[in-house]
Amino acid sequence: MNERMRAPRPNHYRDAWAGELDADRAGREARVAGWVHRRRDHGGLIFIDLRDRTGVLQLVFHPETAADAHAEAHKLRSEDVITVTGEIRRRDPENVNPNLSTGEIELAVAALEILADAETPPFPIDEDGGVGEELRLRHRTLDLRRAPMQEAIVLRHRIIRAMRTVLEERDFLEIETPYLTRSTPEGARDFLVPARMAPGSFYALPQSPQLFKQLLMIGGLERYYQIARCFRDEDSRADRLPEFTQLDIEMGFVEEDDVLEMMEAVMTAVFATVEFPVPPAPWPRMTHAEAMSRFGSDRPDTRFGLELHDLGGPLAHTDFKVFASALGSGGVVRGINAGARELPRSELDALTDFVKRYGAKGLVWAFVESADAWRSPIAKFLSAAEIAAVNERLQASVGDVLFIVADSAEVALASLGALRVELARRFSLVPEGVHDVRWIVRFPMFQYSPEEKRWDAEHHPFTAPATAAGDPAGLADLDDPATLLSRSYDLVLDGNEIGGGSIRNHRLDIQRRVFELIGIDDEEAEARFGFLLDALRYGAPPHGGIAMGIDRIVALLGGRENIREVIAFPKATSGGDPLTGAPAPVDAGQLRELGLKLA
RNA sequence: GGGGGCGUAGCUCAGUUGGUUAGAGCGCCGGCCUGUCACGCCGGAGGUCGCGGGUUCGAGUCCCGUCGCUCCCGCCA
Repeated sequence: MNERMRAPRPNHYRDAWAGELDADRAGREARVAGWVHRRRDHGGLIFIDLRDRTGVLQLVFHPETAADAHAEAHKLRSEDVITVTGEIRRRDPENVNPNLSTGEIELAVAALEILADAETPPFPIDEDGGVGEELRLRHRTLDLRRAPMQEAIVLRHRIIRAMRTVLEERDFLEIETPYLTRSTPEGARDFLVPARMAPGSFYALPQSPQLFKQLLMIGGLERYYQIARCFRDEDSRADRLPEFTQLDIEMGFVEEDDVLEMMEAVMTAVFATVEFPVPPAPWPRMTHAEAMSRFGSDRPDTRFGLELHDLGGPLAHTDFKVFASALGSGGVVRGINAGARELPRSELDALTDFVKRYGAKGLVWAFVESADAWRSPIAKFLSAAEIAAVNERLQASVGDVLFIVADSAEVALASLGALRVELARRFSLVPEGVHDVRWIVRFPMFQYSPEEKRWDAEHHPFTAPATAAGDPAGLADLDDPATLLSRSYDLVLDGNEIGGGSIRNHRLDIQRRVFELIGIDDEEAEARFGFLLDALRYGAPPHGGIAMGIDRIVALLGGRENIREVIAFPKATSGGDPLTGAPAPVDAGQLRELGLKLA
């Protein structure tokens, strides 16, 4: 059930783990403790499956040889806590249970002590799955006893241990940073904590330790890591909760290659520890531009085809007004070839609804009937030459179904990018057992915000800029923000972002210029990040780092659908905690001390 | 903030076109049972159909509202 573990030191209640006993111990005494997993009361013989963290062991109560224990055992019910002493016996061959790691033996109980009675649990502990999540969270102690949860928690432990081991070998220091701090602008909403000593002022819980780890580098600690809890007051998803855990890392005197090589070593150890088959490092690096253009995503799943193609060339002079107006207004027409498959109208409609979620106004579909003919609602609006040109661009054969979106580049890429993942899911296009790890590098540095009429940092404003050619940018290069890239990188596993980071600005002049470009003037920069700017004055080494999403990594490597399955006490999607009832009102006195009153 | 799904016994679910006393499996309780391991056999208890309102002779079923959980968009790495 779990990883192999040492026999526990003998203590008052046990001298062996139930799941670790084997036939080597046959004929000897053992004392084990745990929960009543199942009971099979035959009136005469009573069998109890005893469960602890390591697994399950069958106990046998014989009425003749241990009358007192047998009489007591009649009372046992699910989840009672007991400790028993008896002899380990090899089972007769016909009684061996091959489904149990301890199936060749059993413990013949001589003495039973009931340590705690249990009420009937609200859901079965001895079965996997099938129970509503809210109920599981409300009774998390019971849920945690179930095998899948124990496996997930152990997996998490092993993954974190593997990370620590590699970082230890590489001279990293584990350093804590504050949880009560000042807002660092990662872009998300902060969780605020009212300050009793300064009514009207607030601490913020960290969205990440970003600034502190930079200060540590400037402070000469050079290699830092932390298993850091991060807080963001935003809506949850299957892979996102208001509090989550990162492996946070920062290094001094490094360039991109140094950080990536270090993380490849860490993640290689993680994958090896849990026997997750990925190609050996170094892993491919794909630019953000290529990922967006080919896959419509900054976290592309490259394990299947269905790549996006630009149809602006073949359709440059089309009369079809949907395409012509998109192209004429600076938009794009992009398409994917979904291969030879027959789709009923209902499914095509469903896929159309699907892309509309991403802002697409519609989805063009076309079944290829010949080199220059389609069966498609729009076939009559296109010339045979245009159809032939699109077919060629999409390398389409007779029978293939094509999907086309005409829209702004942003919408077309996002909707087709999501569509290809959805098609892969519906048609099981991802090969079994195949995994892909790759870096996505050189994200855009800025994105223009038309509403606010200024540039926004795409990553965070401490990321060092790069030129369009990909080289580190100098001060003069920042005069042309539109073309600037950033010295950033994400690690993507099977279409999931599992980590990301960047080389930072260690030069004060460049950092100031970046603030200026995103609309933070000197005064505001001084007020919000004066402590960082001060630090940059006194000799900051080139530095950079990365943060890995531990919850996501464990969920992916453990094959779980959402990160709540790999967190001992997670919040629900609503942000609430069904276990403790948080968030909850506080009494007026507490508020008064904080100088607050309810709105 | 928006969209989809779900909510019926302790659990997982079924419940037809609105029609008698709302069902099944598991669990639970009682009885029987000495080699079971999802033990078996017999019997039994157990329901605010999430909540509130409406339509109707009649609502688990239809309508409106609301709450909770969940998936997604926005937001967020």
